This record gives sequence, structure tokens and C-alpha cells, in this order.
Amino acid sequence: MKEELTKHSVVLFQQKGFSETSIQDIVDSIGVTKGTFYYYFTSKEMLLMEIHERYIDDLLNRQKAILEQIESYRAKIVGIVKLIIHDLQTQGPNGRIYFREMRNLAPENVEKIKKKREAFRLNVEQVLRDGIQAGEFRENLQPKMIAFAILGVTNWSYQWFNPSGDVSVQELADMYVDFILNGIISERD
Amino acid sequence: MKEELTKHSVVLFQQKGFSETSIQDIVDSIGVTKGTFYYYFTSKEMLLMEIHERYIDDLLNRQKAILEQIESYRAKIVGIVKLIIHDLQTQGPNGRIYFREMRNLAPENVEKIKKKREAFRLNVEQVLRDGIQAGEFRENLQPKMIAFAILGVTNWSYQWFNPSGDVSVQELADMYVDFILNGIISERD
Amino acid sequence: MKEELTKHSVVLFQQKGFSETSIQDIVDSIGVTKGTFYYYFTSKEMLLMEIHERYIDDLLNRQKAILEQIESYRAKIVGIVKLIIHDLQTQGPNGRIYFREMRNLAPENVEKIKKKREAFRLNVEQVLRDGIQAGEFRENLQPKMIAFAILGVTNWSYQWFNPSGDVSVQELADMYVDFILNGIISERD
Amino acid sequence: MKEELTKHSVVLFQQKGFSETSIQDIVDSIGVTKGTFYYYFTSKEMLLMEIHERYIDDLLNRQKAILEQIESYRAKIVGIVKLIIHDLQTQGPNGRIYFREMRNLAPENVEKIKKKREAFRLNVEQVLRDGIQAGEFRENLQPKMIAFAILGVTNWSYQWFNPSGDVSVQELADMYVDFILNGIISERD
DNA sequence: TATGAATGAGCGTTCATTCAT
DNA sequence: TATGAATGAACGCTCATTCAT
Repeated sequence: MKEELTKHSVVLFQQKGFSETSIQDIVDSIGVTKGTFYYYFTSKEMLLMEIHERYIDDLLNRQKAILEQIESYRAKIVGIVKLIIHDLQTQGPNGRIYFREMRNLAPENVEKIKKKREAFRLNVEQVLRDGIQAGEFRENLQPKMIAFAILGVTNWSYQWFNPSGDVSVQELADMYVDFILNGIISERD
Repeated sequence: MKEELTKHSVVLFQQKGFSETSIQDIVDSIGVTKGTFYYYFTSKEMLLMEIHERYIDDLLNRQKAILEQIESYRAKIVGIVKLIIHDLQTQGPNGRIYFREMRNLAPENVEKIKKKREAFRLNVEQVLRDGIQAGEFRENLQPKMIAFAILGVTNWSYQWFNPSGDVSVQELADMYVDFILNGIISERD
Repeated sequence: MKEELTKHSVVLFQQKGFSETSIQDIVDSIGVTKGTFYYYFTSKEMLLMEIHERYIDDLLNRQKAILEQIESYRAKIVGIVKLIIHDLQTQGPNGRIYFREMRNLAPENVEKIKKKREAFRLNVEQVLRDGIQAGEFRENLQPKMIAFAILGVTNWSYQWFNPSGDVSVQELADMYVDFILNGIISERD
Repeated sequence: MKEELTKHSVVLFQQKGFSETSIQDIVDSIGVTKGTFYYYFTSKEMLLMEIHERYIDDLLNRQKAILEQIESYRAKIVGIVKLIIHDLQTQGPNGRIYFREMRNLAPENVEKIKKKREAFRLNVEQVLRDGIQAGEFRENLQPKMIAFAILGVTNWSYQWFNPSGDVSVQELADMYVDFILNGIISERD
């Protein structure tokens, strides 16, 4: 039941937004009463918190696996990009909430989640830094800014990409890996 | 007064979100009463609509100028990237609302705004398409997806970039132009 | 278990009030679940009813003993005053509920308790009436009003007296006996 | 309207208790909506706070007048007793709330009211102390405890006395003045 | 004897909106 | 042009109670 509530909440939050989704909406969507919701969650915020935490924890775990298993820094970046893009299909709504609704958490919870999100980004930064030193990436890159740029490319796709449209998730991932690695210019200046 | 209301609304919406900002909050921030608000706006949604429309119209105008005045396609892309990034400083709050709060518009209004946002993106797409044909950009690019990638890099910065931090808006813009044009890889494989 | 539930309820009711204490609070305080509560009590009101009834029945019994065993009417009054005041220490919380929470009983239960409370008071009244006739008390007293006055002095102490403070229960009882018998004036006019 | 709301609230609180009276009950009783209530009061607690404060402030003012205008200490005590008893008629419901519902205020507000209530009692204590020294009252009295006893007699009447019954407020006041001054015993032992 | 899941009614509160002035 | 009183619907949440197990 708790799982059920979470699952339906995620879909609703993604469709209408956290503030715009009422507990009534959630419980109506699975035919139980509000009391039931509060039997499983102490508050609406706690539900959002759980969704956030579960998502980022999962992401961090899988990022860790990539960082440990793959050797070249280029391959690590490729792995992380593909990780995010592939989630579009399997975790779509979860991700869309994750990338939007954080304002509605209490300050202390925002902090907790922010730390984990930063950890994810800092890992990307570290790969870039190491890869620059190893000569795999260009020397004049600012790791921090470029990490944000890469995450911008991938995360932004959660705003518009339709996994069941013309372009498949695989194709998108390949294109973005190529874009990130090579840019768009036809030949070096 | 209408201007005043809009300006303060933008700041509040950006800080707390549209749903989380009450009309009371808005009018309190400039010391008038709710009646006054409804003298100038027919509804809270209409205010949001105006903010959106004004922002995207302005963006489209300036994009148009770039497209018309600059010759090379590379330069056009550079121009558009710099346009978005520079707005971080001058239009920060406006942009942040623009990139987030669209859910709260009625379907017909969403459609209206969406069309204009698409126009902006389609212009980027067109530049890419033309640039590919002209040999300025790599041939194997999918213009649509790459347009989204470029906008991802730039728009995402509205989520985290602090214009008064270590890195200036100019520096960020330069870095992102470089990233978009050249990617991160050190040398072609 | 029933005893356990009652005992903890009494303490909680006294601390927070009947309406402000939830069944959850009660069962949490002894580590069982709500189901258990409803196994032993048909409703929250019934618990309150039992507390009230038990308290007043006990009080009536002990009042009866005093009325039967002691001869002089003055001594009977002294006995009753001491009975109430001494309960402050042994029955504190019980008494405090008794003197406050009756509103939350159903009308028919209120009636039942009220009758017993009245019986207690009427016994005081009777002692006064008999004592006046026997010349032990002043002639111009209205027994009913004076009974209320005496109970006011004693019962009110449940609102403020701290049995473990400077003044002991014994001292308070002695003072109040003296006050009730002699008043405060220094000499007869 | 605010006055109206307060007046009806007082009656309802007295009849059913604070927790047992809903905002809906209050607004229904004068045919407005809940929104109206919250236009005038920031919370239910604030309403209770206002009732308390208004009542105790008024009481303190009138007590002050008595303390200043009347010379003998006996007369001062008589004045205070009559003040409280007479309020039964004019302020009945207000008083009944005052003597019961304080648990529902936030700690800081409880403190504020408690201080004022204590001031009232301490004034009685002071009169007793001065009166003892002046020889108007018996020497062996403990002012603090006796102050509580006197207030017990008077305040308790708010629990049972019906001003429109057999005994008038004046008669009750006279009886209680007599009781407090002389006690009930027929002759000294 | 005790649990735990579920209910449903109600509560205090918020808020966009209306409208007479 | 602006106010302030009022509305009414909705919201997050609580809680006494039920009941199958």
C-alpha cells in the first residue's frame, strides 16, 4: 500500500506538480481514504522526501558502480551520461520530480538532499579533473562549470524528451555522448 | 502600479514558487491591498501569463536581431548562447520563473506560450541545420536533439549559477560557447 | 491491562485534558496498540466515565465512613475537609480530572455523575443543617450556600496546590479547617 | 463583527468548552463563513487569548479601584469578594471560560495570563498581610494560603451558581463575605 | 487477547476571488 | 483608483472507531 501510494504520487506530482497535487488526489487515484495516507506517511512532505531520497540514493549507487568498474575517464563520462538518459525510460516520472520539486521540503531536508545531489555532481567533476590530468580531456576546461554543462544537457532532457517518440533513448544517449565529447563544430579552429 | 506588482511578483515567484506565493504576499510586499491587485489583473494566472509572455517575447525579439545581424552560423549560435547566459544577470528571476512555472497556466495559455518557446528552439534548430549544410557544423548532428542539448546547457544554468559568485557571466558564457562548439575530448580518435 | 490503561489515561488527561489526549497518546504511553484499547473500553467516553465513577464512588464511601464514625458535627466537617485535601496527594490527578472534565460525557452520563456529586454535597449540607440545630454552627448560615463555599475552598486547591511544595498537605488541611470554622476576622463585631 | 464573533464564541466556549467548539460552530451561530472568522482573528487561540486578556485586565482595573478607594482592609476584602461574585451576573460566561480554559494557549501566552492572574491574587495576599499587621485580621493566618481559600470560595461559584435562581447575587455575596470573615463555628472554643 | 490496516467525519487554516463603497 | 469585508472551496491533517485476523 505504501508502495502503491508512492507510485501514484510520483505520477501525479510529475503531471501536476507537488503543490498542485492534493492528498485527496493521491488517495482518490487508488481508491482509499485520506486516513490511509496518513497511516503510512507522517506528512505530505515526508512522502516527497522519500521519493527524493530513494531516487538520489539509487542514482548515487549506480554512479558508484560506473566509477569503480570502468577504467578510462572518457568511458566513465559516457557511462554517467547513459545512466541519466536511460533513466528517462525506467524512472521518468521519478526523475522529473527530482529535477523540479525541492522547494517544498523543509530547510533541513533540502540540505540533506542537496548534499547528495552535490555528491553526484562532484563525482562528475572529479572524473573531469582526473581525465584532464590524464590527458583524456582538454586542458582548458573548468571542471566545475563543465560538470554543470554536462548535467544540463542530460537533465534538461527530462523536460522535453518523450521516450516513446521517434528517437529512442539509446539514440539520444549516443547523440549526447557524441555532443559532449566532440561539440558541434565541423573542424578545429 | 501594474509594473510594480509584476516586478515584485516575479521576485516572489522565483523565491517561493508560483503556488506558494499568495496574492497577499504580493500586495504586502508593496503595501497595497488585494483589491488593488484585482483592479490590475483579472486573476493570478493572468499575471503569470503576462510574465511569461513578456519574457519570451523579449527573448524572441533579441534572438531575431541576432539571427538577422550576424552572418556565420557559428556566430549565430554563439550569439544565442550568450543571449541566454547574459540574461542570468539582467533577467535572473524572470528567467527562473520562465523555466519552471508553466504548469499553472490554463491549457490554452500553456499552448500559446509553448508555441513561442518552440519558435525559439526551432530557430536554433534552423541555424544548426543551415550551418551543417554550410559545412560549419558536423554533418552527423541531429539538429533537433542538438538544439535541445544546447538549450539544456544554457537553461540549466538558471538552476544553479550565481552571477555574483567567483565566475562571471562573461566567463561562463565563453566556457559554454567553447564547450558547445568543441566538446570536452582532448583529441579526435 | 485495563487498570494500566486507566492509570495512564488519568495522568495524561490531567496533564493535557481529555479532548487534547488521543487514544494514540494513551496506548503509546504503555506500548500497546489502539485495538487493545477498544478491547477493554467501548469508547473514549466510557473510560472517562469509569474514571469519574470510580473516583466519586470512592469519595462517597470514605465520606460515609466519616459521617458514621465521628460524632460532633464540627468534627464531621473537619473530617470531610481533610478527606478532600489529603486526596490531593494520593489521588491528585484523579481529582483534577474529576473537577474539570465532565463536559465530555454524554448527557445521561453527566446526569449519573452529577447525582453522585450532589450526594456528596448534600451530605455536607446535611451536616451543616444538623450542626446548626445542634448549636455547633452559627444560626444564620444558609446550609446550601455554605456547603458550596466549603467545597470551593477545598476543591479549588486542586487547581494550584503543589503537595510537594513548601506547605504540606497536613498544614494546608489544618489551615483550611481553621479558616472554615473561624473565618479571618480578628475579633467579633 | 469582531465583537460579535467574540461574544458568540464566549457563550459557546462556556457551554461546550474551547476544544469542543469548532470555528464552524462559531460562525454558524452568527451566519457568516469561516473566512470571515480568519479575517478578524489570526487563529482560534488568539481569540481565546483576547478573551482571557480582556477579562483579566478588566478585573485588575476594578480591583485596583477597590484597593485605592477603600480604607479598611476588611472593606477591601469585602470589595474584592463582591467584585468577583457580582461578575457572575454581568460577565458570567466570560468568567467561566477564564476559570477553565487556559490549557489551550501556547506556553508564552499562558505565562502572560498567569502573571496577571497572579497579580490579582497577590493583591489579595497583600491586603491580608497588611490587615493582619493592622490587627484587622487574625494573626495566625498564612496570607498566601488564605488568599487561595478566599478565591476558592468565590471562583468556585462560577461552576454552580445560577444568578437567576432562588438566591440573588447580592445575597450570595453577603453570605460569602460573612463566611469568609467569620467562619461557620457558633462560638470560640 | 492483541494487532494493524483502514475509514470517514471533522478540524483549523489558507486563499483566490468578489464587490459595495 | 483603491479598500476592506466577506465568501466558499479546498487543503493538510487528526482521530475515534471498526474489524478481519
